[in-house]
Amino acid sequence: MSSFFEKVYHIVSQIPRGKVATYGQIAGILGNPRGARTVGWAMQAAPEGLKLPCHRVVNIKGEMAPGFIFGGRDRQRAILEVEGVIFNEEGNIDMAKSKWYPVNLNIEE
DNA sequence: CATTTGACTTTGA
DNA sequence: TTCAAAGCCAAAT
Repeated sequence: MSSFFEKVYHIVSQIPRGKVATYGQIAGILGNPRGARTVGWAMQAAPEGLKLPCHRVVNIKGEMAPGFIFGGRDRQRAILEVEGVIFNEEGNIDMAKSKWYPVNLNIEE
């Protein structure tokens, strides 16, 4: 526990269906507003065994790594769309409606 | 122990 | 307002 990764995994796993969180926001919850990169780092090392909804974790632009995801941003968009996430005309996530607001997070330190 | 990298963010022009 | 470059944190090598 205590590790940045652990917290990231925990928070990501707490993301409700139909909502998405940004790296910067998660990083801010962890106490590092500038550690957005580290969040992505955790995702990179995120074991599939945790079933982390990494597709619900996107950057501030509403996009994510096209080459590191299941098969492309189009694929992810379909998944998020099914999850209930709202998309805009630009093909990006509507952060104004689908952004996740963390409330009760049990982060073990 | 020091250096590089990385699924980002913010600031500058 | 849009495009481009620098910066910061933590883990991996």
